[in-house]
Order: sequence, then C-alpha cells, then structure tokens
Amino acid sequence: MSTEFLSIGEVSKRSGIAASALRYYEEKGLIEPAGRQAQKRLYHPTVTERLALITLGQQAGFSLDDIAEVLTTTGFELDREQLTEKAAELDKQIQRLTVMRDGLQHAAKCQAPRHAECPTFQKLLRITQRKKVQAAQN
Amino acid sequence: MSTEFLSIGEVSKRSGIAASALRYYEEKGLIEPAGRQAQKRLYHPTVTERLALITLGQQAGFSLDDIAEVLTTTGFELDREQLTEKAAELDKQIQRLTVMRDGLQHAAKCQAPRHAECPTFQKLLRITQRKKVQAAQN
DNA sequence: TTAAAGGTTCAAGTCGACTTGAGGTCAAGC
DNA sequence: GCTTGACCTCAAGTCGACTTGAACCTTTAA
Repeated sequence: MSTEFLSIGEVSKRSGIAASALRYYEEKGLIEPAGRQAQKRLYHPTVTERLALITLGQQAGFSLDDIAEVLTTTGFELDREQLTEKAAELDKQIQRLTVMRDGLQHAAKCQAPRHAECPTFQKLLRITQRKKVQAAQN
Repeated sequence: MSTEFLSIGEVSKRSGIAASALRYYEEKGLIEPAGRQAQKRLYHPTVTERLALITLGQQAGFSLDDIAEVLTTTGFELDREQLTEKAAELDKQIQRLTVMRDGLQHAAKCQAPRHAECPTFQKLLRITQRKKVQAAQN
C-alpha cells in the first residue's frame, strides 16, 4: 500500500473519530476520500487537519451543517466575520456559565438552612426564570 | 376556582415552559401537581421556584435525570457535595470555552493569509485533536 | 484453504427532551 | 343546545449525530 494515503481505520485512529462517523461526515459533504482502492476509501493525510477543524467547530457549538457551510471544499478556511460572531457567542455563554458556577459554589457553602432561603441563590433563580419567560415570548 | 392553585396553563405562562413539557416533567418525576379538579392538574404556586431550579440545572448542563436525583421530593433542596462537583465541572467547561473563544478571536484578526498557516490557530487545532484522540481511548 | 482483519452498503435503531396529533371531557357563555 | 377554550390521555413523530446490524467482499498470514 502506498504510504501516501490512509485507510479509514488509520484516519480513525489518528483523529479519534469512529469510522462510522467518518462515513457520516462524507455523506454530509464535510470530507471526501482522495480516492478508492478496490472499494476502500483512501484519504489524504491532511484530512486529519480538516477533521480537527470540524471537531473544533463542534466544540464551539456549531452544528455539522454550520460547519459544512464555512469550510471551503478545497482547503480549510473560515469566514472571519463568522469567527468573530461565534467568538462573541462563546463569550456570552462563558458569562452565563460563570454566573452559574459562582451561584452553585455559593449555594454549596451557604449557611442558610435551605437554599430556598439563601438570597444569592434566589437571585440566580430569578435571573434564570426571567430569561426563560422572555425566551418563550417570541 | 380557588386562588390558591394554578392551572397548567397559568404555570406555563409564569414559567415560560410549555404545558406539554410540564406533563413530561411530571412523567419524569420532577414535579407533581398539588391535586386535581375533575381531571385537571392544579399546582401549588411555589412550583415555579422548583421549575426555575430545573431550568437552572439544565443550563448548567445537567440532564433531567441528573436533576431528578438531586431534587428532593418534598421541598426544593440540593446536595451540597453535588453542587461543588458540578461547579468544578462548570469551571472546566468555562476554561475550555475560553481557550476556544480566544482562539477564534485570534483567527479572525490574524494576518496569516490562511488559517492553516497561523501558528496560534494550529496550536488550537492540535489541542482539540489531542483531546479527541485521548477521549477515544477509554 | 481457511480464518481473521478490515473494509463495503444500506436500513434501522438510539438518545434526550420534548412536540404533535387524534380523539375525548368539561364548564362557561351566548 | 351548542360552540369555544382549556384541559385530558396515549401513541407516535422530530432533531442531530451518530451507532449498530446484516450480509457481503478482499487481502494477508498460518
């Protein structure tokens, strides 16, 4: 076997992504084998970079369809505007989680006999609720 | 109708949670109506606090089953140890998202002609990939 | 030569958190 | 007496991202 190309198993091993998932990505148009030998897919070694980018996108909260849109077919490039937008979204999420984390930490230490009676925790609950009700109104 | 209790519609309005979701929560053992009038569910007004707590838990990344475990049946109380643990998990998630956000921000501004050539972005990709491969090995 | 390892396709199943649809009940107001 | 609106139950559908299973092929090593 030419050392140029990788089997699906090898790609799976290197990327940590199951072979079935790789076939699924192909079906979705996210990756493409460089060719076939007999029926077997052969991948260009650089596919692992593309896969890392896909994984990154997922962790940043993109759906596979989102990712398919910003990934150029040829290379591996992203739209700068979209990146900025997504960074801002992430930032908001970070803020939310931080409030949450602090609230939980407080609740764990708080001396109020019941969380229901802890003002800090109550405030956290009210924020949560207000957002939910607002969200429901659109 | 006694002003004491709330219909499912009223609870839905106040909490921002669909009636169908409320029935689903009941099925999962997360909430319980105080009683029924004819067949109709009647809720104690405090149910909205419990619902806010459920929503909070969800936003913190708990599944409904997780939440059911920590919510006491009677009141609305949480296990302090679990709270601490979850706060730590949140903290880790915050770290991850922060790395991601900074990476995306950098990539958006970076002058390298292609993201593939930007060292910072490459580093981000390598981290992502390493974690994935590790995760696949258990 | 035969078995194991690794690949193929295609259809169907899984998970969590709900939503939707069909068909029925009940009280209020015209 | 009839419609309207809010509620009921129960079963089935939805979404995204995969996984699993069945049935088959191909290469390689013992």
